[in-house]
Amino acid sequence: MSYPHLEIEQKWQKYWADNKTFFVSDDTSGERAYVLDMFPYPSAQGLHVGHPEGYTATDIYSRYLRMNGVNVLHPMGFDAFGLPAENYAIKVGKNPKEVTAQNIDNFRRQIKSLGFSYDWLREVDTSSPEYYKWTQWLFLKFYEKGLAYQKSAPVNWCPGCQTVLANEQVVAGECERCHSVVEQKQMKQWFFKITDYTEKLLQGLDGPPAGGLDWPTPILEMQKNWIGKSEGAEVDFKIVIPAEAGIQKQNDLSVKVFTTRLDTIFGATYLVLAPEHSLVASLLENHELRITNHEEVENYLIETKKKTELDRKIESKEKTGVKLEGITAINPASGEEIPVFVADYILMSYGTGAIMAVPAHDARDFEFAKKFNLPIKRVVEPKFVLTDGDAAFRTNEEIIKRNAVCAIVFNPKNNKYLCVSWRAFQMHGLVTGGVEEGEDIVEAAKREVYEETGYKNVKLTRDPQFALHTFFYHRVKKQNRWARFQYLFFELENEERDDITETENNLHEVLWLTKEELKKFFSVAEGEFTLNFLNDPYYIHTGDGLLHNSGEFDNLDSTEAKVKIAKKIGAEFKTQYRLRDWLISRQRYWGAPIPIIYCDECGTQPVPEITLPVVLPVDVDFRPTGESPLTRSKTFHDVKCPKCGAKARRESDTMDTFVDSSWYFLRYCDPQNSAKIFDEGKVAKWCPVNFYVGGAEHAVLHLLYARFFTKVLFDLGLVNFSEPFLKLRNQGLILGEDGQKMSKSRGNVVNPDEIVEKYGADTLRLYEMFMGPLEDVKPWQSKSISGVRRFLDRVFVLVSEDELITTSDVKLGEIKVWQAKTIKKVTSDIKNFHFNTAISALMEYVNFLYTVPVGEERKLAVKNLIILLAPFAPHLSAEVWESLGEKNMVWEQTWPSVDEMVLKNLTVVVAVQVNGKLRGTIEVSPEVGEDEVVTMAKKLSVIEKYLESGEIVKTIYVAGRLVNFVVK
RNA sequence: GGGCGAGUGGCGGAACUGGCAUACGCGCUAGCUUCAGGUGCUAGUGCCCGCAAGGGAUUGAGGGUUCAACUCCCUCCUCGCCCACCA
Repeated sequence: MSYPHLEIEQKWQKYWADNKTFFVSDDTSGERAYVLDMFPYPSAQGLHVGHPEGYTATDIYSRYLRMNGVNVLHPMGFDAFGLPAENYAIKVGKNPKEVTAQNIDNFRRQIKSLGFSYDWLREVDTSSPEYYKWTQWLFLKFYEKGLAYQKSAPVNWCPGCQTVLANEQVVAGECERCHSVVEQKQMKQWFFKITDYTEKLLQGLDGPPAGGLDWPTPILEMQKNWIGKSEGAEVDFKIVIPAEAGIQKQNDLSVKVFTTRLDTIFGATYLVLAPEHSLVASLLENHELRITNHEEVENYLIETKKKTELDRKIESKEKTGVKLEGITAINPASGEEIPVFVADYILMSYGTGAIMAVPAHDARDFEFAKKFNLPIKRVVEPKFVLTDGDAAFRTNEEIIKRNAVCAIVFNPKNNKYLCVSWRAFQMHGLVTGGVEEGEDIVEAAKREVYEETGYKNVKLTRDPQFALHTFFYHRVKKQNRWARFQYLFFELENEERDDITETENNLHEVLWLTKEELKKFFSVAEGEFTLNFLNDPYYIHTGDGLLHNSGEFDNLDSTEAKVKIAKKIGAEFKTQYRLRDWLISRQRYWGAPIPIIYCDECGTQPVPEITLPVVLPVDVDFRPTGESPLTRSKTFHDVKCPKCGAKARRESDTMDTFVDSSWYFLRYCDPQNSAKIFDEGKVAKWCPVNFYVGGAEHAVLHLLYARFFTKVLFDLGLVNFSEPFLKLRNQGLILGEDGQKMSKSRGNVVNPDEIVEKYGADTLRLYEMFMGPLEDVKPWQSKSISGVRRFLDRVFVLVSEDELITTSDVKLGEIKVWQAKTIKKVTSDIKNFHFNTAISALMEYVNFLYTVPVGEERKLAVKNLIILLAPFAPHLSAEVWESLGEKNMVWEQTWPSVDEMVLKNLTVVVAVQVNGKLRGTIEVSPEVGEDEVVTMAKKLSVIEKYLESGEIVKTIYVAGRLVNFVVK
């Protein structure tokens, strides 16, 4: 039996449209909720099966809320401006406006065919003048506030197409169209000053426990990383020209560097400037100071300039750079004269565009130093404080400081390392020992090796200049110790060995172990460092620690040292952010024109508000030629200055489409308003958005920009909240049947229209929800769809009772239990967005109802089922509900509540385990106490068997769950 | 390179806060229905031993904590996503 889905679905979609069933009034009283989907970009390809995944989730939720008496704002619209429409229009030789209108019509048709309960009266289209008028209005507000400004910035320039490219259009450094090598070109661009809001944007990102946003943790993390706050200091390094260059020593030249590790400054052995750093250019120009290898430097600058960002990424493994010969810098902490380099691993856009390089404590600097053979000076040494056990450091006792050695003795004959295992304590490590007064450390190490292990001939192979500090209680000497262990590498020359003294022998055992064995052997925390050294002989420590080789700051903790060093050398603490201002200019046609006019007399003038919108002209040749297409429209371009009336020209760039989508959710509250961007009262009623669902690809850009806009609007007094989306959930990607991303070229794209045609909208909705958890990435499985469809058919049959279904068992008594259980499960699952398990609960309910004889009781249970199913499969539910002769519609029903009494008196099945293994079950009513349950459990024949062969050591009882006998 | 997440039957997945692993669905097997089946119904179905009753091993691998681990801790492997020279 297969129900006529096409007929039913069309019937109800028409009903909902004709009766404006889901249109929501602003004036209704009672509880409100705003449930929002990320509006789609109406592409020419039409709806993708990924779209309905999120839409179905919010639709189920919205319908559920309405059945609970909540007024729900659930709108839909189109993010219609953008490059793809423009490119597609160029390809098919039509105007983007025409193409977009077609695409929107197609999208709207497809979305409507799925029966979502949107309030279509509130639809917005960001490319309509009625909408972008207010996008432009917002630009003017930003401009007034100083939040929109112009500056010169590099853009991706394609010399072949003579146009600016978006980052996505640059593939491996080439233009995706004509494959010319993309260049960086400076152009004057408009920016939004999002950096004024960095700290405000950082607020709320700690998640709900910290009173922040209820968003997926990864998204919050990504936003935090994107903003990239790091606290550090700015330090001036003086530049000196050596006296022998025959020129006067200059004292006024200096370079400001930013560092988060001021504690490592004594290890700064060179300075690096970004290629774009102003000092590089001025040094090259200034013939007085002319650096001796200027040609080499100039060549390097030319080379780097050619590189696009992508090249830099690819080449990030191999560092390049060039030394500025003829000048040096002075390390303000150590007073040392250090060389200066130009290298493109330093970005002009971050910090000051210059760094002090500390190769001993930074991986990138280390790599560079190795390549250019620069000195590596270790100045921070790791610190360990033992806190557990007998050897725990005693904070209130006197501290005895000792110099010590740690000998890594390698036997090349068998690739093993010399170790000692202490007999009295659980301590396993390398040969270590104290350095006596006046003793050389190499001698000390050799002496310890001899004393502890008897080996006579070891030779020093390397001194890594590395040490670590351990704070512990010396159990043999009964002293509170601070030991500084210096690491030395030795090799065993031969196995000649004396017997060790009995005292030593009683203390520890001597072992030879492989690197693999060492991993398990080390008992001490420092073992980790030893292993690091064995894996990487040049191991550098990038963490905090105690200072060394740092003059008066030696032995200070990193944190303390930063403060003291800053004070001494006059460094200024500073916070840096990765976040940069938002470049909104696009040298493209299909976007909202920037409402600015340039006058030779009056300069940059905002378009007067009353003349908005600045309409996008239709009669434009929008094909890319090298300048913004709008400059070619005389009627658009040539304009009078709003201030002096003289001949002026319009800004011809358009805005980034992310500007349009940064405020659309506000417009839904008052979409028809032609006098204002929106009525503040209406927005206050509905906003902020309670639930927002969309793809994780918008984690940073859209969601960050929308938050930024909201905060600006808050400051402008237009909204009374500062976060737009209180709760956010991402839908996971739906992959093709082959487990790969759906794409036309792979031929694994599923067209929703075909599924709706063949199985119906309800089946598609239900299948997409049943596939798995909403947020998971999951592959499409055509075969599984039929299972969902079969379920709906079974519901249809159940209601129609056409096919009489009974079994021998009469299960009337169980109906109420099933009903209560199902209501409970489905309700909590919808609340938690666990739609897949809600559907499986409904399936179980239907399977159960099939075993119940036809009659009044069953009829009531079926009605209950239909109500629960209504948010998931609205068409079928509406149809069968009507067929039952009900007066009101199914979506008007009140969501059922759980009869807790029924569940309370249920008997429970208690698992009976022996030694944690399930051996049987007993069924008891909930009020039966522990003693009785245990007695019953013991009487089970399966259990008796086990109890006879042993003695019960312990009995674990978990009420309503299990009994576990621990038997010996 | 850094950050985040995930590994459970032939497949998609379920398991609340540490308490009966594999719900629900697909697929598969058998039977019935049907002129017929790429329909419907009924029963069975993770693996190994066993006719069965029953027993054993099992949630990527190895170890640990616990009466009890898919769940917590450590080490490793694999896959996915995001960021990527951010000083």
